[in-house]
Formats: sequence, structure tokens, C-alpha cells
Amino acid sequence: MDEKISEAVVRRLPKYYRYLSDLDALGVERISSSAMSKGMSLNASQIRRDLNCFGGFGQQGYGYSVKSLKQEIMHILGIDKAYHVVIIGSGNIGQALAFYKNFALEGYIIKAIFDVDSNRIGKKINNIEVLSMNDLETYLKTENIHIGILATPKGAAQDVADILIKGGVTGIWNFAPIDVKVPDNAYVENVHLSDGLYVLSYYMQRGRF
Amino acid sequence: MDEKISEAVVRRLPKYYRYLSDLDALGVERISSSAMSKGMSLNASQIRRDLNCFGGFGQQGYGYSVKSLKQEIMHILGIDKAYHVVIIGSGNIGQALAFYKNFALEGYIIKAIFDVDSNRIGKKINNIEVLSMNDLETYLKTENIHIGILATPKGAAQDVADILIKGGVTGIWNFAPIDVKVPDNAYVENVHLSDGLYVLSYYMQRGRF
DNA sequence: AACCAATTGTTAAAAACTTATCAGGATTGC
DNA sequence: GCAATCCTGATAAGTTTTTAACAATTGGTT
Repeated sequence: MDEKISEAVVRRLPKYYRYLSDLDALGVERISSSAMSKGMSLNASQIRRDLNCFGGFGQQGYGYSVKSLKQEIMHILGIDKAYHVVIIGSGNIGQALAFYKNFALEGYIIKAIFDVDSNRIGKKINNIEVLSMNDLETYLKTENIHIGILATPKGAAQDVADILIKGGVTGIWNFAPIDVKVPDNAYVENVHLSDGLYVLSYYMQRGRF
Repeated sequence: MDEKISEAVVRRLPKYYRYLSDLDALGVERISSSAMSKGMSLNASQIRRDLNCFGGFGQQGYGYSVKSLKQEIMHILGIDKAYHVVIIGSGNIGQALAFYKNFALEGYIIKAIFDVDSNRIGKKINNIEVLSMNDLETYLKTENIHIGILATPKGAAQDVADILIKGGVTGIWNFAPIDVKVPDNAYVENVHLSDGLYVLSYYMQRGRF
């Protein structure tokens, strides 16, 4: 429970969370690792091992309590609290994210959108103000922002990331098709949407084997 | 060169492709695995090993030709040809994807959008027709569609996927927050956008170690 | 109250993946 | 045209990740 947690494990946590949420919504109260295994197409040993990285949440002969395991994972992921977010870039992706209702519901509160396009500045998107990129640096001095969402063209992404980090942002969710780099005290999640489409094309052509 | 290619390797290919495209755009003609290694923060051995899965593209004492290696990877990924695509769901994500210019440029041609909302049916999004979900099955009989993009609510995703597969679609790019299942002769790429946000939250809270 | 079945947490084994090493061939500079 | 250098492809070693196995513990049942 004290060793370094591998990224592979961390990346499975959201999947557990999703699965447990579904079970909970269906009113299921308890679940065993082997039942989860079937439902999620994961190995049961792996599930027990993964969960055990963070504590012994299960009980022999019984399994896991859906509700409390879900709660534990929310806490481990850190999604049981509120984050202040800014979106940079109000193009296709920026807008789609601004309109996405679940973020607000899950505690990711979008405080402002920034753009360079003077036609957009001053307008509102889903009731969120669009401000000028020129004001970003100043804005970050007065507002306490945790997460910046990068939805800029790739040429601007790293520069904007640097401004965000300098302004105290510690998490960057990057949708620009470039690997943004951040210092060790911050973290970036590079999305690279089209990579998935390329992988899809690969398997469509070659098959899975 | 004949063994099974691991998914880990396949998922690095788009990254190589992106990097080589950038080099090519800068006019760089040749590159060694160790130079790539520095530029991409990957191990040089790994790069040589990865590329060697598909053929001996390099030359001792010289390295790799940027242009031809890029071309090879495009071919391996299968992104050097055209795909016919439909988008299911014209909500935030569906619209954003419909407007995304690069898809068309890269040969992913969006032929139609389907939705259940009668207010949207008959309209056009970025000059692409929005058709009724009821007509999807018939549509697939006459049109040869390769890829279906799922941008529906999660409750509808699996059902729509089934219709798509039945209609001859072999690739599904799924943005609904559920793991869509497809038969062995088809392939699905589940995106799960918010998973990345959760992982980001995890590392913001716990740090990387 | 005692047994049986279920299920975890843990340890061990297997598989997959990454990194290091190096012989051999190609290129470049002189 | 020769030597020194560079760099790949291949093999070997090391590391991480996944899967299997099982003792120990709990809950339900008779």
C-alpha cells in the first residue's frame, strides 16, 4: 500500500469508477472481483491487486461494497472536490467542452474562456465569459485556477501552457496535437484525439492479430 | 517482422507520425533514432525496435529518411487512403467533430450526421446533412461507410454500434462514456474523454510518485 | 454451533515490455 | 580509396505488468 503506484493502475481507476457508478445507479449493493471481472473484461486478480494498492476495501467471503468502493475511488482520484477551470481557445473543441454539462456537475467549474479572436472576446458561451488572451496572465494573478484546458492551435499550445503554469495552474488538459511539457510540480494530460483515429485505422486494415 | 505487433507499439505509431510530420515540415531530411529519442523523450532502442516490427527502414551510418519513414508509417497506420464516415449524435462533441477541418484533409470524409432530435433533422452542420436515426439502417445499405463516430448519450451507444456493425461498418470511434463491444471482425476505439481528466486530478493531488 | 461455499489479499509464476549491448555495414572526411 | 565514425538491426538482460494459485477469513446455512 506504500509502494509507487504504476500509471497503468491509475489509468484503470476511472474505469472502475464508471463501472461502480453504473452498478450503484442500478441499486447493486455488493460486488465481487470475479463479477467485476466479467462485467469489465479485466482479470479478477488484477482488479484485486489494483484496489489493494490503496487499501483493503474488500471483505473475504463477501466482496466489495459498491457504494463505499465507489466513494473510495472518487477520493483516490481526487474527483470528490471542486476545481476551478479555464478553457483556452473557443474553437470547436473549446466550445464543445464549454457546453458539456457534466463537468460542472462533477465539480469542474469553468470560470472563463480565453481567445485571441476579437470577434469572440466579450461574448458568452454557455453563459461563460470569453476574455482576451492578453488578459490571461493578469486574470491568473487574481483568480485561483487549478486546471487549464488547452484547445488552441498547436503552435500556441506550449506558450499558453507556460503562462498557465506561471500563473499557478498545476493541471493542464491538452487537446492540441503536440506533447506539451510542464515542470515536475505540475501535470499535463495530453489527449491527442486523432491518434485514436489512426489506431482505429490501423486495426481496421490489419486486424487485431 | 512477422510476429504479432503489440498494442503498445501500435499506440506509439501516431506519435512517430506526428514527429516526422513536424520534421518534414521543417525541411529536415534525415534523422537518427538517437536524435528522435531526444526529441520525443523515448528510448532510442525502443524506437528502432518499434520501427523494425514493420521493416528495416533505416540505414546504418545514416539513419532514417524523414520523408520516406513518414510515408511508411502513414501506410502502416492505413491513413494514406480515404474513409467514409458517419457521425451519430449532433450534440456538443458531434458538432465539434463535424466542424473539424483536418479530418477531411486527412481523408476522413464525413458523409452524414444522424440524430434523433427532430429540430436538427434536415438541417446542415458544416454543410453535412443531419438525417434521422430511423433512416440509419437503410442508409447503410446503400452507402459504403467505413467508420462510425459515436457521439450519443451512453444509453444509446451500444444499440447504435450494433446497427452500424450490422450495416457493414468495421470501425467505431466511441465518445460515449461506456465500453462499446463489437465482434472480432470489427474494431472499436473507446475514447472516454473524462477518464483523462480524472487521471489529471489524481496526479494533481498525489504527485507523480 | 459447526460446516460449507465464497471471496479476499498475498505470494509466486508467467508474460510482456523496455532498455542495454554489440557486431556489422554504411557514410563521411581526408 | 582508406580509416574513423556513425548508426542500424538483432540479441540479451532487466524491469514491469499481468495472471495464477492458495491460505486465511467471512457470511450464510443447516
